[in-house]
Parts: sequence; structure tokens; C-alpha cells
Amino acid sequence: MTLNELKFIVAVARERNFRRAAEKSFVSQPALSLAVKKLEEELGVTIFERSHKDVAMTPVGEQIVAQALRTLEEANRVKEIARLGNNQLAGPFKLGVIYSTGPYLLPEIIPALRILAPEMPLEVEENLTANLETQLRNRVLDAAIIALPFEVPGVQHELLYDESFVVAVPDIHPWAQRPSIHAEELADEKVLLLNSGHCFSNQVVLACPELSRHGEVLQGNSLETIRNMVASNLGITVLPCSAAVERYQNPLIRMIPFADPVPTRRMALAWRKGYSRQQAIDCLLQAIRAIQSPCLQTLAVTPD
Amino acid sequence: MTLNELKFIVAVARERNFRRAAEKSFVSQPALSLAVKKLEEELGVTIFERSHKDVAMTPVGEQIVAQALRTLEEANRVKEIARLGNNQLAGPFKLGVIYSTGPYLLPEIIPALRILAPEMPLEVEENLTANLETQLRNRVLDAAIIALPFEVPGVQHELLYDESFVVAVPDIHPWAQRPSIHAEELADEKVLLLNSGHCFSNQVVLACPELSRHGEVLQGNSLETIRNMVASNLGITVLPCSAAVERYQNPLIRMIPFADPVPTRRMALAWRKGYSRQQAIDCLLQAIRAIQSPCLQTLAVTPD
DNA sequence: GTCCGCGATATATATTATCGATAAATTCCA
DNA sequence: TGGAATTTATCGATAATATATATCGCGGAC
Repeated sequence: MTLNELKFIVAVARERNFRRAAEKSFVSQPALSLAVKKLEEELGVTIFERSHKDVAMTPVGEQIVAQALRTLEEANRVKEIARLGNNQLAGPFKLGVIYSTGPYLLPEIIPALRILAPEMPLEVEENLTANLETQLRNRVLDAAIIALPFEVPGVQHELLYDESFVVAVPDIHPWAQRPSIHAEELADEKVLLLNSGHCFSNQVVLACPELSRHGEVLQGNSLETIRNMVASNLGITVLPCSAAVERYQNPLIRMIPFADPVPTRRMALAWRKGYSRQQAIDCLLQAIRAIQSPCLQTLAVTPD
Repeated sequence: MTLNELKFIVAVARERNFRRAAEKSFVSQPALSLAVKKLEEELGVTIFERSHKDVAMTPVGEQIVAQALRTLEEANRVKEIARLGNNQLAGPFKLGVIYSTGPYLLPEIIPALRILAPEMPLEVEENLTANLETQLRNRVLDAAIIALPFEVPGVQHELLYDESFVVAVPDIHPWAQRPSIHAEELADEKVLLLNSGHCFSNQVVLACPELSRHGEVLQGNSLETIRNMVASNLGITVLPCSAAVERYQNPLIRMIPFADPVPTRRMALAWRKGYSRQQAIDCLLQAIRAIQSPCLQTLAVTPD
């Protein structure tokens, strides 16, 4: 039994004529006759009583045609659901973000996305890279904004931008008026950093390996806490430049750029291979890349 | 979209694994994979998010699978209806009978049929051959018991029995004690017959052509009326022998057989070619042929 | 690392559906 | 009453589809 056969018997029941039913079904009359016959044999029932004058339905045939109609309606609802539900920009989208980026990037992304995909509410999860990775793989998240490297089997990513780091010192610090700082110089200072699970602290240490020997001070999960500590003259820190733009400025803190080579991190959007809402990904990429920020160097779209 | 494809996605949704779903569906894994892919492309939606670890469903995929399940259930009901409804011996059967046979044959048929096909109530229509023919062709009737000849396009028949005619005379009639009558002798008598639309009167006239010249008396639609008229000495008549058996005997009437050649009529059961309840026909034939009556000569089954 | 499991792919094959032409039966109309 | 038209069934050939076997690439697990 196939849906086509059901369509055929419904057409014959409507037209009471095999030839016209075949025309309406866009098949030849023999094709339709054979299909109907096949169905009748499979069901072991005569549905139509044929004659050269007209076609009549047997009592059981009427029931069968009525049921066939119901079946076809249900089948059409499958298509209907697909038609309505294939809007990839509808329904919530769970985005993971690393702690050192979330507070500064999301205020930019969310309004942009509300315009690009108004029916797609963004649900945000801030967490460590390692946790984001797990959640991504377990399909708890749809995508995640992370810092490279981020090589995870079954997960692909696309580059977003390069973000330079800056040094934040109290305005009463000896470096306060310097135009730039060399990364190596950090080794002599009391540098406040996020816990070691944070990729950002790792990257800072990577830029100034000496730090790891001097034992930098690790301070929780929030850059804002660290920023306040700097303002209280408890040490200096390094921030991603997105955390150093004007809107987050504190008058007690001076932001000083690094001298070349400026430490940077490369951010990317990651999602599962085979993820079904590519349009949502594209939309998100567009929203992020549209951010106008002097310190973020948006990167061209490059395959892998 | 085919029912098979819907079965496949339901299986995958159940098993969360293409290989197992293929096994349960009794097809190879590539066949199932391709079918699912084909459906996804047709619907323009991703139903499953595949990975090497497991198979997950997209939100729209869940809806589609649920609807697919509903569709398959409706499709199964088609089979169910066919299974339950293909009992050809269930449901009413409309049988037409000519006036000159109905009252005498039906009391024999109905009890027999109630045993052979208890779920098939017999609905009887007594009428003239011409009307029965129309109703048969228009599918108002399922079958009809008629006298031959009865050649109607689109209608086939099978012989039932030969029935001899007898002469019915009042017991005070001069012929009352005769052992037999020759058909030609009727020409001199006042013979009461049914209206001319009745095949039986035609057949009587056929047996004794002289009658038509002398103007026999035509009397309505009921042999019983005529019988009563004979009992009242208003004339004589000819009856089919089934109307002359003991149970219908009237003490005021003598039944006298014809001398050779005995006029007879040949009865048959007629039904449309392609009629869908052959079993019901067979049952009816069996019931009629099983009638034990000395005057009816049941005929062997012979193809037309 | 190496093996195992999973889904995707390639190619070949068998089945099925479909078509065009024609047949057989019947109706319609002159 | 006879022929044209109509209707469904049948036949033979072909196109479309479904399915199988073998294989690949990827990732997981020990």
C-alpha cells in the first residue's frame, strides 16, 4: 500500500471514472488501473465495481476510500509541518560564551540579532571553554563563542575576529602614563588573573611565560571583580580590549596598550557538524561580524 | 513522500540508530539512509542530526515523526477496514424476484440462507422482469431471480431449475377429474392470467398460442388473487408447479398436470458482471439448489 | 594507537511504476 | 441495426525507484 495508490482510489471515487481519475492524477489510465488493482489485491477487497458505463463503489470500498482520504490528510500535515517548521530562524537558540567575552560582546550581539532574526530568542550560557565544549557536544548548546584553539571532533568553527589585549593599571601606578608596555615586563608585577580554567588567563601567561614562575594571583570567574581590584590598587591585570572600551571605563584605571608583538586572542563561533540550523549560525556570524569596534579585527570568512 | 519513508523515520526515531532501524525495517542500512535523506530533501527539513555517537532529532523532526506516526496509524486503519469488511457474507443483500416466483420460493430460500450466511439479511424486492433488470443494472439490486430468456449486457446469470406448469381448475369444473391436459385445450377455456407485463403469462401464451386470439382474462399482479378467482369458479388458470405444492392447496381447486410436451419455464439467478460479492452469489445459488421439491428440476452448474 | 561501530557513499541490480498501443466490451447515436 | 465513440483491461517496452553489497571516513573506547 502506498500513498499514491490511496490518492488513486480517492481520485477514482471522486471521478467515478478511471480515465478522468488518471488525468487528474497526471498518470496514464493503465497506470492507474494497475495501481488500483494492485491495492485491491493487497487488501483482498474489491473497492470499485467496474463496468463500461460507470464505476460504482462497494460498501467496503466506500469505507476504504473515506479512510484513505483521512490518511492522505494526515500525510499532508507532515508536509505542512515541514513547511511551517523549516524556519530555522524561529525558536530559541542556545549560545554559549566564555566568561571573558560574554559581558562585553553580548550587549552588541543581542540587539543586532533581534533585528536579523526577531523570532529567535537567544538563550545565553556563560561558562568555561571546557564546559561549553561538553554542552556543545551533548547538544545542550546550539553554538558557542570561544577562543581558539578549539579543536573538537564533531565540532566545526568559523573565525570571528582577533582581539588584542591591553594592560590595566591603577592610575596611581608607576606605569600609568606609559604609552605602551612590553609583555615581558608583566613578569615583575603583581598580575591579577582569572582562575586557571579560563582560557583567557592561559593566553596571558602564554604571552608572558615568566608570569607562571612568579605565581600570578588567580581571582575567580569575573573580569569585573579583577577590574575593581585593580581600581583598589591591589595589582595590575590584562584585559581583552573589548572589556576596555569606553563604556566600561573606570576613572581609577588606566588602559595601556601592549607594545609589539601585541598579545591577541582569536575568537571563533563553534557548532556541531551536521547541525540543522545553518541559517541561524549564519545569522549569528553576521551579527557578530557587524560589530563596529576599533579593537576587534573582524576576519574574512575563510574555510576552516 | 511514501509510507515507507514515514515508517523509516519512525524507526530511526525509535532506535536512535540507523543501523538498528534498518534491521527492524528489514532493509539494508544504506537503503534506509537514502530514503531518510530523500524525505528530508523533499520536505526541505533536517529531521535527524546525525553524529558518530548517536542520532538526535531536530525540534521540527520530532513534530514530523509524531505526525508520521499518526499517518501510519490511519494507513493501518485502511488495512483494518479491508480485513474486517471483506466478509462478503456480511451486510444486506438485495434480491429481486419475479412476482410469479417470490411467494413460493422465498419461504424455502430464506431459512436456508439464514444458516449459510447468518450475517447477511436478505432484502427482497418483487417486481416485473423489466423493472428487476433496470434495478439490477442500476445497482439497486445485488441479484435477481428471473425466468429465461434474460439476456442483458453487463449482466450474467446461472441456471437454477426448470419448473413445469400445471393447470388449476375449480373442483366442479368438467376437467376436474382428468389425469392431464394438453396445452392446446386451454384455447377453449376462460383462462385467468397475470397482467401482460408478467413473464409468466407470456410463457403460458407461448405454450398455447391460441390463447392470445381468444383474449384470456388478465388479472393484476398476484397469482393468489387468481387462485381465489379459480376457487370461485370464475375460470381456470395455469400455475408454476411451485405454486401448486401441497402447502398452498385449496380444497376447491384441482391441480392437473399438462400432457407432454409439458410447458416449463427455466429459472436463473442473474447478477452484474464484476459484482464484488461472488461468495454471496454462490451462497444464494447453493441455498436455492438445495430446495427439495418434486416439481423443480435443479439443473447442474453449467457455464452460461 | 588500534580496533570497533556508525552513517555516508559508490556501484550494480532487481523491482516497480509508467507509458503507448491495442483489445474487448458496451453505450450512444443516427 | 450498424458504426463511432467510450471505457476499462491487457501487453510489451522502458524509465524510475528501491535495495543490496562493498567500502569509506570519522570518531569513540579500550
